[in-house]
Amino acid sequence: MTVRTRFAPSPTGFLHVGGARTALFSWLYAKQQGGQFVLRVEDTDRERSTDESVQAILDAMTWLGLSADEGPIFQTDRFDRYREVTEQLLAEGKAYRCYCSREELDAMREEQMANKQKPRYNGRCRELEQTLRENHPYVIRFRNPVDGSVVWEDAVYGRIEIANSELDDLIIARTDGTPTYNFCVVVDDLDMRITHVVRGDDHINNTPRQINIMNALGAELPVFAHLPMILGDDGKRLSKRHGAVSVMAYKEQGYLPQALLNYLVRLGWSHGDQEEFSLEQMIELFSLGSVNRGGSVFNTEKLDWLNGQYIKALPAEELTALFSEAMKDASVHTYGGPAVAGVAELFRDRSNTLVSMVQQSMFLYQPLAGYDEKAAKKNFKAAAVVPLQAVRDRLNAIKDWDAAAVHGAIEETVAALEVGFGKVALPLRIATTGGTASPALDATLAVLGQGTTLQRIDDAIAYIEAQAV
RNA sequence: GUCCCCAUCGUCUAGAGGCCUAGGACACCGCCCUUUCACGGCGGCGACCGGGGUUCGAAUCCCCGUGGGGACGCCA
Repeated sequence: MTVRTRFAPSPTGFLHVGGARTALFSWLYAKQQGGQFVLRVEDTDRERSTDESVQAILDAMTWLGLSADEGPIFQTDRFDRYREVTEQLLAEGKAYRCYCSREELDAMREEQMANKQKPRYNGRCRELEQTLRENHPYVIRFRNPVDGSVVWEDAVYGRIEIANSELDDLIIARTDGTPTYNFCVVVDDLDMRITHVVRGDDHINNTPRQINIMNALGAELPVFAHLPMILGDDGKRLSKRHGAVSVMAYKEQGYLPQALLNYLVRLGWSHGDQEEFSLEQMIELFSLGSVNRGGSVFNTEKLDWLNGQYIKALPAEELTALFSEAMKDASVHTYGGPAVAGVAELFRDRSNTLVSMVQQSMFLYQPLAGYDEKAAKKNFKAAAVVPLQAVRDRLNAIKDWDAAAVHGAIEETVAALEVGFGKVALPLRIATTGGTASPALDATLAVLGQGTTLQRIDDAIAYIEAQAV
């Protein structure tokens, strides 16, 4: 039997890292087993579902490269099918109409809470005559078994048993006739021949209900694999209203999809001490059985490090393309300026994200945004004019402008002035880059270009002289 | 409150009874490399939630606490 897994987000917002990890594990398992991965959009809540969310989720999946073999399938397109199954259940007496009002239900719940009981539907309409009542709104409830318990062997948690006495007769169709989540999931997973239900462990408590419905339908059960949650810094579950960040925000912040995926796969899963996994390795080595059972806290610092590793290893052309795009996103114009390929190489080992790469190299394409205050105060004194002027003259004399020539000019200046390297290099660095931190000066000036270099030295000298007045 | 689940360095994790004086990674600190800042290399700091069992032997198995998370919707 071919393995079929699915990812079933509800389009009520963006895709966040928690959802992305669930999708990844589900996708990984399908790929590894040579199976199929289905994308299903759970949009039965028409109040909260939006087209924008659908698109946002699709975009994020595409960016991550988690392509679906089937779908997206929309539940709202399947209402006829759900109705058909509800009718069948009703006809077989496995479901019944319930006329209790929301108010009655709310009151019941409140009373149970007050008595420190688990709020459950009391089954008041369970034995009612099923003849239709005119002008009486009703919902349809699933007749849940009263005795015994539901047991399943979870692929990550192992054996889980929940007593039927903990469950109640859940609503499968609302007053307006639309089907509800726990019911749609069952019909869909069955119809779509899903063999492995991989999802967050917040669904563990839904599983016995779903198993009961599957049993009522006489269906064969899929394997259930529940994944531990991803937690925020406070140890609480990540959610849209609680610290969860959109997957696409990571793209905007300059992370690479493969780095994010790599980070995510190590959250709750591991293969010995290995930290870095190519997509191929993930597919080959992944296993549901070695997934952890405890939640894990998302740690951006480690993601940063991993992303840096991926940037270092990126093929030159890819780095250049990504860097150009990031520059464009930041509205930094690169035409007419230093060749982006060379600049990208200059900064690749010093950047953990593409955005940081842009920020560090922007000065090559735009006028200096001023000098680093501390650096200027300490080094732009009258005494710096002589070495600046001296090195300017030698730089000016260079015919073939490259790193070696620049290096030679600085060395000669240092020798001629009989001073330490820093006496020349430091003011020069501040004059040309605006601060004290930059890649090697010779390489930096080589890409900056002779004209701009000389101009910036002149500006610095003028700045120093203006300060002296 | 009831039910379900979980528990190793700050964080992600290795560990499936002796290989553990508990390993790796991120972060942090120090040294080296270096014209600056990074990168890189080397080293350091740092954990088995508590208590009972089982066993010759327990981070690993069992029980009880404690702590944390999740679920209890005409949301998904």
